[in-house]
Amino acid sequence: MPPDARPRPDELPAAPHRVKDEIRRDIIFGSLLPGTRVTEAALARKYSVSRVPVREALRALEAEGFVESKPYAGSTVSDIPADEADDLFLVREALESALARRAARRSSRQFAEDEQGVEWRRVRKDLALLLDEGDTVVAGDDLLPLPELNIRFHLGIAELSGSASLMALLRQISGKIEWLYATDVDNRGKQSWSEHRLVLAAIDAGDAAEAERLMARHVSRSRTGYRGRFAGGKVPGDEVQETG
Amino acid sequence: MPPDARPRPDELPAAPHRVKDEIRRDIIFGSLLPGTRVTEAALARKYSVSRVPVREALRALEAEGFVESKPYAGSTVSDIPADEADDLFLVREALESALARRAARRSSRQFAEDEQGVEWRRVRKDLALLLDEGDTVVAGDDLLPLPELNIRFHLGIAELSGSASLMALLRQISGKIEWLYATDVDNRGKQSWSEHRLVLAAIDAGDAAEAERLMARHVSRSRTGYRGRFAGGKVPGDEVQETG
DNA sequence: AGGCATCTGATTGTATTCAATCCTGACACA
DNA sequence: TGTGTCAGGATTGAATACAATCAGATGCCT
Repeated sequence: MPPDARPRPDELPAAPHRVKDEIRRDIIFGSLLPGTRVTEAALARKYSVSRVPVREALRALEAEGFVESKPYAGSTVSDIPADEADDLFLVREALESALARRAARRSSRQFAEDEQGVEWRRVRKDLALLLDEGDTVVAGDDLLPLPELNIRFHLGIAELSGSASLMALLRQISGKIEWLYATDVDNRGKQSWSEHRLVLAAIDAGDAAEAERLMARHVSRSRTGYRGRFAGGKVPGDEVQETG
Repeated sequence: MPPDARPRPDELPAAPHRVKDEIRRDIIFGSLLPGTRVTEAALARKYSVSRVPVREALRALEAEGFVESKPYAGSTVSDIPADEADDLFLVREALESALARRAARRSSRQFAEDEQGVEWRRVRKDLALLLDEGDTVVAGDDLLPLPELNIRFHLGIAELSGSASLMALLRQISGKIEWLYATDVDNRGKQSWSEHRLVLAAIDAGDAAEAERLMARHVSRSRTGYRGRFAGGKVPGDEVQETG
């Protein structure tokens, strides 16, 4: 399995990984604006490590497309791919449809006792908890944690699919999508979240075609919702300059 | 300012990038088999650098999905995503269709003299050379360099599209696709290569819809070709979605 | 003999250190 | 005043050194 998908309490041993996630989070949630030049020394101080793990994190983020680096010129935060939003959603639709279909098909075969089976059930259980957690959030007033839960749900489905390569792609795309959303609250959140249960039900039922259809619709609605909200070039990337 | 920026001999300054490309090449072309445990010291010796650039390269390759790492446990080469091949092609089809469409749309707007224009023309010229080079290869007996040229063509189209995020996705996917192909020679090569000119012509004409359609057909044919060649029966999801 | 603790070798994680390069600003000169 | 040149500091690139951790072998105890 790819890097720890679980909130394992590996406090100490996973320094460069932790730094990478922290930096990415800072980029997505606006603490580091596009175009910002990030120096290794500053990041090292910020996260209380030396420059070596910072450099490794920056290389990984470069591969993920969040920063750009040139030799001896340092790294800068990439631009928010606002004008690529629609196409990102289209790719995501194809990708997540395939993932849902695979997850359903995998679910229909019973993994009774082999090792993959216990892994599958563990992820499946986490997803159930995640859905409940999301319901609680949706019922409340503060929708802030919803985007994070949303990503975790979709990554969970990807994990159920058992496809490492496709899951790596989703991780990359969903990061970008969340980046696009980060300047705004997902006001389709409530309805969007309820659709998750439908998808998961189809997967549990082993109905591959239905799972694929529901997931495609779910993502497609997100896309049209995004277009409606940020219509006509008024995309979040345009107005990030307000604070210095 | 003088129009010619001297093509810098970036031999020396780009060490970790070079190592990364080398390792990936070794993985794709079988010198490093899936499951192989790769130690940093050995790679450092092999490429005549210290462990630091090797570690950075491994982190980037981990983000790209070619190796898997666990803290203190080292890195191993990932499995070839053979059973995910069909879905990878489907995602690639959505992705490259969007890229071709964007490239055509961008071509139709004239980039007369601004800076992006010269970049665009440079890439466009490289693509012309690339097509000729591929024709020469196709005319000969040794088709070995064709897969590499193929990837470079598709990445060139992505560059024309001007979409950094989508291009990063393509880089990741095309690596996997090439990995799948690496065990065999692409026997559809000749016909496949000729289709490239059609796509590029549509882009030059600024016909977005046609470029998208041709690219989709091109990738789709690759997909069916792959399925036919590699005993499609083993693919867990065999629903033929007949198009056109 | 079999199981378990421990020890040793190898490997990874990180910090420190030095060399190479770029960027900024000042300065001299036309 | 404008321009070209050149220091100096700042920053990245890379190597070495050392600490932390794991895996396998060894020997002891039951």
